[in-house]
Amino acid sequence: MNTQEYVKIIGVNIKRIRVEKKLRQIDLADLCDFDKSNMRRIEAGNTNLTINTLIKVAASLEVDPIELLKH
Amino acid sequence: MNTQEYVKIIGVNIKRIRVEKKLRQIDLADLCDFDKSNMRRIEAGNTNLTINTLIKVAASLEVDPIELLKH
DNA sequence: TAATTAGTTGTCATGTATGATAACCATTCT
DNA sequence: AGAATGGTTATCATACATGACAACTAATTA
Repeated sequence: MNTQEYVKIIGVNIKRIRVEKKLRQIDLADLCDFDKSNMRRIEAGNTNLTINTLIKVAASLEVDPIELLKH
Repeated sequence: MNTQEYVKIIGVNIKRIRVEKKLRQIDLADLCDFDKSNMRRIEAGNTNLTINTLIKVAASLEVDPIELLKH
């Protein structure tokens, strides 16, 4: 799997869990201390996110970062 | 766990698997198409690596990227 | 219709990951 | 001692993730 496919999967995972937790993009963005436009780019898989970003999102969603990589 | 701790764990995982596979840092760097100084920084946990980097290293080590996040 | 809500898109600045190169240290050979 | 090997460290340039902000669409509701 290449990077583009992988970041798309991560984005889908983030969105799925976010919706399960009944959070809006902006809520999650705030929890992560991100701008909402950045949050959107991440969910859309349009950015080659860093481990730091991955960890912040996972922490805000209260899941292990590994959960966000599952495919 | 914070980002610094996490990237250190990732570095340790990479080094462990690399040594198991009897590769030198420079071999892995070449496989990843990285400079060896970059490879070193990653193994030392001195860089907030991107998903792209994580995937390239995992592919070169022939493991799932998730393996590199385990702790 | 107008207002609100949630998300989308675009642009710019800044910080930092990475590429590239070079010099260095420690160990192990002959 | 000198050479080779594997790893370490420093520095600079470039590309890109992210922060910040603004304007937009689509859907819903009063």
